[in-house]
Amino acid sequence: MPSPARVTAAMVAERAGTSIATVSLVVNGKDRGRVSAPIAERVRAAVDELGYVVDHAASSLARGSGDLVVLIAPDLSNPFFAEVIRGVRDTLTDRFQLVLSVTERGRQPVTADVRRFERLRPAGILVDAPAAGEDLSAGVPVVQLDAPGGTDAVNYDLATGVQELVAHLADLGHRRIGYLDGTSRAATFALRRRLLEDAAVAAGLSVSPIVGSADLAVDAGASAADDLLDDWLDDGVTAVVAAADTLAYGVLRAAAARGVAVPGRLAVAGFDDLPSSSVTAPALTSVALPGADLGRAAALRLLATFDGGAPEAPSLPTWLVVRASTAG
Amino acid sequence: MPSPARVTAAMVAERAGTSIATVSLVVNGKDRGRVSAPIAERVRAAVDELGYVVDHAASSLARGSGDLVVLIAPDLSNPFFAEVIRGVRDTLTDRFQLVLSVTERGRQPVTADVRRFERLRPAGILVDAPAAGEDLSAGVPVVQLDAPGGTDAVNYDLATGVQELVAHLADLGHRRIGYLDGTSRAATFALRRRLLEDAAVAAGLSVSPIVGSADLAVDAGASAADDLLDDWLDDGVTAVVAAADTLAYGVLRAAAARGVAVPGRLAVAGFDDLPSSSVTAPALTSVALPGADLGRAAALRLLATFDGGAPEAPSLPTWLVVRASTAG
DNA sequence: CTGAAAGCGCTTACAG
DNA sequence: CTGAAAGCGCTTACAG
Repeated sequence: MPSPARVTAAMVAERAGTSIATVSLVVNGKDRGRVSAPIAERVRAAVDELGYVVDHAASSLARGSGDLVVLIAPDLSNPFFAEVIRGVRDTLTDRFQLVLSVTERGRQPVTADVRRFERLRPAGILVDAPAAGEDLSAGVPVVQLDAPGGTDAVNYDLATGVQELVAHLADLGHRRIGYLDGTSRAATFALRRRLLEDAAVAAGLSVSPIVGSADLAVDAGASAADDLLDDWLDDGVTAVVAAADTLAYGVLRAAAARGVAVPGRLAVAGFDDLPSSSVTAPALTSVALPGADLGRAAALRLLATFDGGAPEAPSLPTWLVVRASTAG
Repeated sequence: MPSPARVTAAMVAERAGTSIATVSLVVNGKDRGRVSAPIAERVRAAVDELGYVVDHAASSLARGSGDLVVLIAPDLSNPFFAEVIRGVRDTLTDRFQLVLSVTERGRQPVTADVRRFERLRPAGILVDAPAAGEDLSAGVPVVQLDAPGGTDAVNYDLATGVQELVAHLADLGHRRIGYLDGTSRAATFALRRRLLEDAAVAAGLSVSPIVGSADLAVDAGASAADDLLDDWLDDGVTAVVAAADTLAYGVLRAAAARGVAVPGRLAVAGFDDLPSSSVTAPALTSVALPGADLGRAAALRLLATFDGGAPEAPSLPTWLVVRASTAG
């Protein structure tokens, strides 16, 4: 039985024997001291009986903006984003409704994505791992996530985790590191690679000039790693770091297919510490980037922006989780 | 530089020296035979210069509904949904804009979720793996995904994959199967379990009455499996089937922690065939449910509904992918 | 405390 | 071919 007709504030008003304006006041909780208790009660009763719900389009048109918060994220095939989303959702109060938008695989959010959502008149926009060098400003508050160098961004303290990783590899006696990068233009990936190179040099290690790249799908990582494995080994590489765990899974798969022992012949590590990284063969060493923390911090910052405050942008802790893929 | 002020159709009209009505016609591509070429050209130029974009709220209010398609999905920690989303996005034409909504972990979409999005006046709503027995009808077209028994649903042919799995286990000599279910009320999970039981009986196997359940997170699956492992083994179980690969990962982890050899002492299989299922230890046997196919079929059905047609609901093929966790 | 009315920015008959 | 006007369903000053 498709709904016979949208129920409007006018219908509620008629039923409650009052005006549309009063209905609006009550429904929006702005009736304190403006509407008498008995009338407010009648309105609420009518709302329940009719199943009235404020029309979003009309409301945000009249008000200038609505209660939508849009989170624009790159391709969700990286389970990392599930955590981010959870953090955002758990932090946003009931006043706001979260909707997500996902870019195509391997493409980071850009200015045009923000523009497309501005027309929805959202209360605010969250942009996760945007492409570097984009102007993401809009007519509504925008908070960036994992966007080193971005305005109004919530970031990880990647340096700490990377240093722990390099120290760990150095302790194990590794001298030369191979790197598997993401293909995307995300600033966070550029930074991960640069930090690793810096830390390696500082620790007396070297990074092989043979650097692969792939989008964050396991398959793509496997085929990129498959192409490079021999070259890496010839170049004296004994440890490969991937820009994300999903890429590292690809390296594990390629190594297994080629009979390259991990970690005996090649140590492997990633970034993210996904839940499934504890069950890979072998279990994966990874720089933990707690996604829910990132989502939570970004949502808090957006909320603060609504209230006029623009708090200090936090830097979220990261750390190394050592498992068998390096320590074996 | 926050946008100085929303640019409206009135501003475009003034610049182009025409009326608002004409701007609307041109912008919506309804100008053929209604607006002269030179004027249409002037409007388009003004649109470009001003960077005008139709206001979604105003447009959908005037028109009755907008160009949004909402996909409501359960918790994204299951990477399966990333595939579904990709299928939907790649199929929806440029006329529509996809936005996602995610329920809390372990909760399936219900009627209230649909209601909440009706007020956005979307063109249509897609609901993935809804709770059983919910009335999901709305004032706009609704298509359900992986919702056995649901109205207007696009489903998998689960029976085939399950039969292949049971035949495979029977071939290997297994006689008694343990089952790890999802906690959610999704109809698709109820069906998976029932089909497995039926197929087992038909093949002369039995299913242990000891059935665990957990939400689809790896951690939850591991702790549920950890609780049941001894009981299963005592009960003569030699193979455990989990309702989703993420749950099966949990079983693998629990077994490894307890020193239970897989598949030597216990075979393990799941549903979904996620990308990471090829890199687990051991690699996981799974009933493949191609997520992108599901998304694509659902989007096509929605598109067809817009055009008045309600095509036959397809049943999407599933199949068994055998890996080391059973065959090893 | 309450309601009539203007206005949010569009779309779409309707007249010309 | 073109534009003035009504209307979509709200919210919010503004009068009373």
